[in-house]
Amino acid sequence: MVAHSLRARVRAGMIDEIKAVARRHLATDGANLSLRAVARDMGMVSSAIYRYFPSRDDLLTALILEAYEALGDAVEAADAGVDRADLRGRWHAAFRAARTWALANPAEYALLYGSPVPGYAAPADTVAPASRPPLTLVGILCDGVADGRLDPPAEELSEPLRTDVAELGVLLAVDLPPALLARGMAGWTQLFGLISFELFGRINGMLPHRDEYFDHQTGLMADLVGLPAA
Amino acid sequence: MVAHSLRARVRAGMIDEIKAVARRHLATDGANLSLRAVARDMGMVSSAIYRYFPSRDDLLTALILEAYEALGDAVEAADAGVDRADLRGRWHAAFRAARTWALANPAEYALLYGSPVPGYAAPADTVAPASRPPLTLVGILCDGVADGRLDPPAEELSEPLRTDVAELGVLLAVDLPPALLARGMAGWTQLFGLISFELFGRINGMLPHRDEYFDHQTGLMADLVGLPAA
DNA sequence: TATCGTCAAGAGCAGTGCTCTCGGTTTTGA
DNA sequence: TCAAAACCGAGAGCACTGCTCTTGACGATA
Repeated sequence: MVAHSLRARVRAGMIDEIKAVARRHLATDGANLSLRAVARDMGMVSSAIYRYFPSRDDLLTALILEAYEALGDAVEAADAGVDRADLRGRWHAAFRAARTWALANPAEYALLYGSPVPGYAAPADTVAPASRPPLTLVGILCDGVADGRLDPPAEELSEPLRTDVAELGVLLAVDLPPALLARGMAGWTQLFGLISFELFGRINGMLPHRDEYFDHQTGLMADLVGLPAA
Repeated sequence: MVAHSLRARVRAGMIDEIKAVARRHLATDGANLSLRAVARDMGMVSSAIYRYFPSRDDLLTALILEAYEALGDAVEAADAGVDRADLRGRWHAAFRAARTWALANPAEYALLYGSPVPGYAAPADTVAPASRPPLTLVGILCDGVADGRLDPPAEELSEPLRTDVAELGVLLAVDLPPALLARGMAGWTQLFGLISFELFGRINGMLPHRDEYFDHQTGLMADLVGLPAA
């Protein structure tokens, strides 16, 4: 038993080291991760990597899963760090946490929210961790509706869309008026649109004060979903 | 003259054919475009391609430029096809045109708005064509402010941001209250966030009626920038 | 102790971008 | 008109990639 767990332990250590080295390469060389380069950095031969990851895509998948978890942790922790009644503060904290994580890990963010890798299909395991940030946002809305602090929007969704959004609500296990859920999705879309624009260089050269710009746009979306001022 | 223009003409024809074949490969194989595969499809040897494009990145750049122009054409044409006074109709038309083009050309859209290719730096020629869609949107806002149909938002931007956005306004040669320009940028961000989410599979499995969803979110942003109803 | 699973190494295959050289054609200019 | 210059395609070759297979050694297990 001890012997077996010892071997298993060094194996787990190898896997961790490979992922760490790969993450380092990802940060410098971008998404085209070279297995051979990773192996070189570890003083190994490229074929030895295949003892631990059956293919390059599996290594990428492992990195993607970890990145989703890290982003989810960051967003949820930021939300949890604010007084539950301060809906707007929680909204801003969640937005900021996502951006901060993305700026600190641009290559991994690009892996998650950039163009999908051509031959690569995201496994189903990723959908749960990937939905943690949007779930955090709609959680804020749910809390607001529950204690009457947040008034749902006046408009009603017309028919084909209303049932779609309602079904999405039961899928996410949230109880929100469809019109409000749709506005929440606009906030979610805006969040990652903002980060992608900033990270992918679409606002290069303009807007030197990025933090202020991001916070202001965050506030616009907070208004859109109906969060009360302070 | 005739002789010279004859050779120049077959050269231009070759360049066009290479781009066409490359675009076809882009659609099937994604962003990792293979020069050798393109050459094979043309019955040529890979080195012959280098007579026309000094490197693979230059071929990619040519495709990117054409894609930007095509997208810009589509958006501007859609806007131009609506009665100038119908601000909301123009807004919706521009949004829809961008999405329609992206759905018809997913690989090229990913090239423009996906994660930047690692070793590749977008040349400066791309910034002008890339700004045509957002310029179309702010053009609608300008027209609305000019004829008094659109009331600027009540809020005022606080200081570091206000000058940033104002400078951006002069850069774009538009005369808008900074707060309104910021809201316009939110609409621009939302547009490409929506398209990216849809195209990159982030709303797979939910929302079967994508057109209705897109139109509704477009309307939310029209409200945000203050476009009058119909 | 003997056996079986695990491991790293190496050779090798097919593919990539890119460079260079070699003939042949076309255009140019005196 | 005819030589010089420019252009073009083919081919070989380099360094690199992901991946497969085989070989030999090590360590845990029964």
